[in-house]
Amino acid sequence: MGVNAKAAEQVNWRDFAEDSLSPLLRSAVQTFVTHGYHGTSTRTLAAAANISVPGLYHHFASKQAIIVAIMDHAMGELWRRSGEADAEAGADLEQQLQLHIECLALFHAHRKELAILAATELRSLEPDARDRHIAARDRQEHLLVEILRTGTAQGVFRATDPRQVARALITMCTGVSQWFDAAGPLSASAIAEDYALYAQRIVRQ
Amino acid sequence: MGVNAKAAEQVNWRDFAEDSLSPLLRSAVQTFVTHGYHGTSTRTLAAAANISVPGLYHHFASKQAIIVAIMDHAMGELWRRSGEADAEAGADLEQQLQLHIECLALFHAHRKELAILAATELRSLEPDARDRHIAARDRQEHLLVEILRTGTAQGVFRATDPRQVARALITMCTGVSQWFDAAGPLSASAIAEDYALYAQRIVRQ
Amino acid sequence: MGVNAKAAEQVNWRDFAEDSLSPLLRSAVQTFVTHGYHGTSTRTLAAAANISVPGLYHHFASKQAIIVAIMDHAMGELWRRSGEADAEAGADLEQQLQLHIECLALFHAHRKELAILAATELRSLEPDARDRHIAARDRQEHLLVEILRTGTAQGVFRATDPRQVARALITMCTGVSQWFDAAGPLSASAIAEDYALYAQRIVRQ
Amino acid sequence: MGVNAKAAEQVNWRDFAEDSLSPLLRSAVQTFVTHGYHGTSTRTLAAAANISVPGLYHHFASKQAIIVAIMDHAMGELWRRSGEADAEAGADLEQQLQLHIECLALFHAHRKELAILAATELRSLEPDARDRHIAARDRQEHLLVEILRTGTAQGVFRATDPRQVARALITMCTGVSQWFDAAGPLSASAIAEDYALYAQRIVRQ
DNA sequence: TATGAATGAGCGTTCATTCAT
DNA sequence: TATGAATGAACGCTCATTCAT
Repeated sequence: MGVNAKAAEQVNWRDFAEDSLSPLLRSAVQTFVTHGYHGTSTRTLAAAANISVPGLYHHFASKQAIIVAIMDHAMGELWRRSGEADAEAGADLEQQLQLHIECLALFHAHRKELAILAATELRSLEPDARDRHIAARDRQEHLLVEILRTGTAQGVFRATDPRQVARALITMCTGVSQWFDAAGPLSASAIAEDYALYAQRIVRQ
Repeated sequence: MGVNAKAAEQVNWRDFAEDSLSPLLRSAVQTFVTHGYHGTSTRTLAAAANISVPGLYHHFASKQAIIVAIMDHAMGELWRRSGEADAEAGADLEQQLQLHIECLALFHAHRKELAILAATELRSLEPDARDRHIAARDRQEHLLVEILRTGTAQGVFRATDPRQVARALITMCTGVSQWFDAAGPLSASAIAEDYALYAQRIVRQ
Repeated sequence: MGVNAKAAEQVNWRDFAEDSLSPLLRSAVQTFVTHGYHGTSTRTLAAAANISVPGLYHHFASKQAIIVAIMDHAMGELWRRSGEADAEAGADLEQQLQLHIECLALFHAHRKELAILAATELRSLEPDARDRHIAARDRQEHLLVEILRTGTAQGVFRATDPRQVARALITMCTGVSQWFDAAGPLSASAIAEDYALYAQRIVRQ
Repeated sequence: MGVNAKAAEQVNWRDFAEDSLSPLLRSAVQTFVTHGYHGTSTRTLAAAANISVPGLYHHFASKQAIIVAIMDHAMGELWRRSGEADAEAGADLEQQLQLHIECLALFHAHRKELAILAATELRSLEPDARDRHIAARDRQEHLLVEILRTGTAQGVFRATDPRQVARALITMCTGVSQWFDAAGPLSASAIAEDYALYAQRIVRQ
């Protein structure tokens, strides 16, 4: 089971209580999702957070620092959760795939705004942060690639090109954030189970 | 068989010669993909097109009109191609699914920039154009939903929730535009065949 | 002989020990000289003084009050010193000129930063303080004008237009603060003697 | 005699018709003199020039570029004029000193605003431009130093430390810009002659 | 006493757009 | 047709200043 530095964050990867973002960042997420980074002014951010513009700058050095904080939070949370899912799965590769896909789908349903930003605003990051996030994204992708590669090597899966299959599965999961509606008929966990099933169908021998 | 308004555009849905965008729009696509609509200034657009800023306004009424022209072009091309693919498939539902998925994957590989814009800049459209494009996107989605629904009704497929499955397949395909590399080892047509296979595995009885 | 309010400040006009400015004002002088009044923010002032911005406002009512305190200090010190120099000179007009010029030159060498501010930041003072300092500057100028006028009346000097000659001599002396280098080869007192000599050459019959 | 590239500028160093600054720069000079570089906003500059703020940026890349253009103009004009004065003086060192001082005094009377900016806003220049102007100022100073050095070597003058004497004379002349009043009783040329006389008295054997 | 947190106003600059030429 | 010159509005950010703690 995953153990975090902060006990407060030591939650199971399936639990999605209110996230730990500060109110300011939470409102910034909504605004950035709606209008995009470049389409959002610091005045808009300040108004959304119910503070003044200089108040914004009291907490963050720049508009860029705000999006970076959000992206860091998003990538960090997904990394932590998928790590815990993989730990729970143990050595069983089918279980690993099952839980990893579930984890991805759950995250993109429950944290749809964060996920949308992580996907669309990479280009709005300045070079350093962008490089860092591309590396984090690749690291994240690598988790699934390794499951598929190992499973195929062991004859459990049939992924001739594990990287390609991983990308198909990952983008299928990230797509959830584009259409998931918390008020809709499909629960996040139902979606997650279905998606894990799709994945099994695609790769199981 | 597909019949287009302009004979010049009457090409098979698998053929992706240079697209028919004007040089101005072509350079605008690159710029918008790189920096986003709000991150791109008219000066940047003009410079990328090697014309002056007022020159831009000679061809388009506004910056908004440029992105709208691009989005219209993108949706129009996908609609036309998928119509031709469906026509080619005839009444065979497995074939319809096969060609539809191939068509989506091919388009998102060969027209990755257009597809990225269509996916990320919906929010940058002004209400009228946005509504129009959401409708077009839904119409496009409906094509696949109907294939799945009919196929399931006929016992060919096992899509309990055709809409959900359609979304999974569609976002898997749109994801191609995020990572496809024309210079990479995977050809667009190979990807398209693989993706069609994944789709069959997911829904075939 | 000059008598000051504070016995501690009752020093000879030739002695330039560390000036009596508070550390806060001393650091403010450096900052204002380097960037100018309007080019210096209260944050910069606070940082230079190693205190917080509200700490600044504990000692001074406003940024303006800081520059005013500095300017008052500068004009006050020059006025006091030149008064003492004139007192030391006694009735001898050649001696009065000699010591007055020496005093001006010494001050602009030893207090170059204060002198620079007094010269350049008059325009940054708000009307009241500005008027007061213009009056002080005129009063200061008048001291030399009177020496020259009296000397010329008595046939010791040849200053047809005492005011013009005074200005030439004064700006020559204030110029010292622009290039004097305490670490350079010329001592302040050597410069002062030379400048007194130049003055004598210009006006002595 | 000095020959300039542009015939329009080929004027005698004693002639001070309206200077060749554009209206925009001319109004900027006034504003900068009154409030200083950092005390002047681009809105103030635009209002003074009767144009809009973006209009300002149509002609100059930045506020800094405006002050640089002014400073370049000032140093260039003084350099040209003093070069022509030196040329007119020929080989006679007394005449060289006479005309050089007259030139300095005339410039600082007729171009008092330009001269004030050149003296007070060096610190407002960004490093490159500042370095360039310090070099230009030193080059300008060197002209007088050389006259004094040569004259002293030839026994015409008695400047033991030519650099120090040059600085005394130069700051005396630059001081003119601080108090000269075109509407006052003293004409620029009268002042120039007086100042040349003072210089002769200081250095003539 | 000292300061973290806050703000209305303003900063230098750029935006999308227009129009006379 | 194409563009140099222009502008009202808005941009990201900082200003001098205040105040609860």
